Amino acid sequence: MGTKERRKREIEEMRLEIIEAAVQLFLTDGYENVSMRKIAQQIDYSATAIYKYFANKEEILIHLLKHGYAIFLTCLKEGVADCKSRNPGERLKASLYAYIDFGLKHPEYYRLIFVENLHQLQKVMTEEDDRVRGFVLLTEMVMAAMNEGVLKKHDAHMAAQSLWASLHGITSLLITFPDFHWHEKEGFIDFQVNSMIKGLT
Amino acid sequence: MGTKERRKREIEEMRLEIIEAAVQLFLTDGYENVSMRKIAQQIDYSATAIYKYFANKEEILIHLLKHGYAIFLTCLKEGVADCKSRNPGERLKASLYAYIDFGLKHPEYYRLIFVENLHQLQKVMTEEDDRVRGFVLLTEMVMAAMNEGVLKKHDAHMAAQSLWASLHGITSLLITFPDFHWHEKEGFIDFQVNSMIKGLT
DNA sequence: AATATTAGTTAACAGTGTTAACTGCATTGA
DNA sequence: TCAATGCAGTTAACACTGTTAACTAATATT
Repeated sequence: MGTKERRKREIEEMRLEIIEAAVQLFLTDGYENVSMRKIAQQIDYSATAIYKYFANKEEILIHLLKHGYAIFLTCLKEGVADCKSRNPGERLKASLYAYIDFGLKHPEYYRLIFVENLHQLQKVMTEEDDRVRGFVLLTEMVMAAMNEGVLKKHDAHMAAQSLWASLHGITSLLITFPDFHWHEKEGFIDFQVNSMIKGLT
Repeated sequence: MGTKERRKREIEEMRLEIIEAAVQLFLTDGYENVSMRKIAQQIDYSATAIYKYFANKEEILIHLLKHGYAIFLTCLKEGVADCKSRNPGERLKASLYAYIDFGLKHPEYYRLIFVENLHQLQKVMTEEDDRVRGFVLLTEMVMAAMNEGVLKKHDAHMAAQSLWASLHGITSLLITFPDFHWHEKEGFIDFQVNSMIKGLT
């Protein structure tokens, strides 16, 4: 009888309930203030009950990261999709803006994924379809732009890594140091994106 | 009689002893593994004794940051000083390389200063001579390069911020994600620095 | 010499992640 | 149907964390 199947579903439901509570707490209180006891309290269980569903706190973190990374990919793809132009240079530019926008719109997730737990990224992505991973997406756009003559022909992987570095730089600095006397934000971002493209031309 | 003076010196000595122990522990064990009790143990005092000399752990952190930032400035200035050329473009380039080198040579300090506690930077620098602050240094080199016609004339502050962003990007990514399939390091850094300069040309 | 100051101590609080031992209920096998 | 097993969820506890309060003992001031 399907009692085993049902049990499996119940476990999955409980896991979901736990990570939902974790996500909610994380978004309101910030990750460093999310404790096992607080998660448990949120769903009316004892803290140790969680350990029947997750080996430890890190496993919950991984799910948080997955959640954020999914939002990240959506933002990236939407950013490119919203770009009317068929010009691969314009489309590349759109993806660069989309990356920064994700960071500014979801600073907690950006910090969690790209600043505090970058070393976990492999673990977060392993189950994803390769074609959908952020860096692959960027590399493809760079290749297209090179083939079209919009960018000078370099090693596309290195060029994409260079772009990522510059994107990560401006995004993480704007997020983690908002009180610095930055130039007016929009103008600064435009300047950075244009410089990045020009640097590869 | 100088008993007050002596006492003052004793206090300063004790503070020094504490932050020296903190620095040592930090460099061997990493900051997140440095606790008040471990610092105290290192200098044969009880943990609570430290609170007679520092208000809390954050005050010790600030001193750690100051220590690291002094090393950072030294590296930056040495990097420029070692540059034989008088060409402001070359000298700017030397400072960019020096920034990245500092990060790679002192990853723990780079993380502590520029990743985990960037918002404290103001506090770390307030007492320093303005002319010696890292960002001012960079801005001056950018201005010189612009005046010499090596870089196109933009807003020098924004250009310097853009350079900083790109530098921070590659440095922090290399440090916090060493296992990523980066292009061969030296070549990647060269590529990034050249792209950055070209982007401002 | 009596008093006040204070460096350094221990005990304690409130919190953290996590493990061990236990309870009571639900499913299983005879 | 009844005993046996498995296991979800509990409480208690451990070894930590930063930090405060109360105390001791030695020093400095009057």
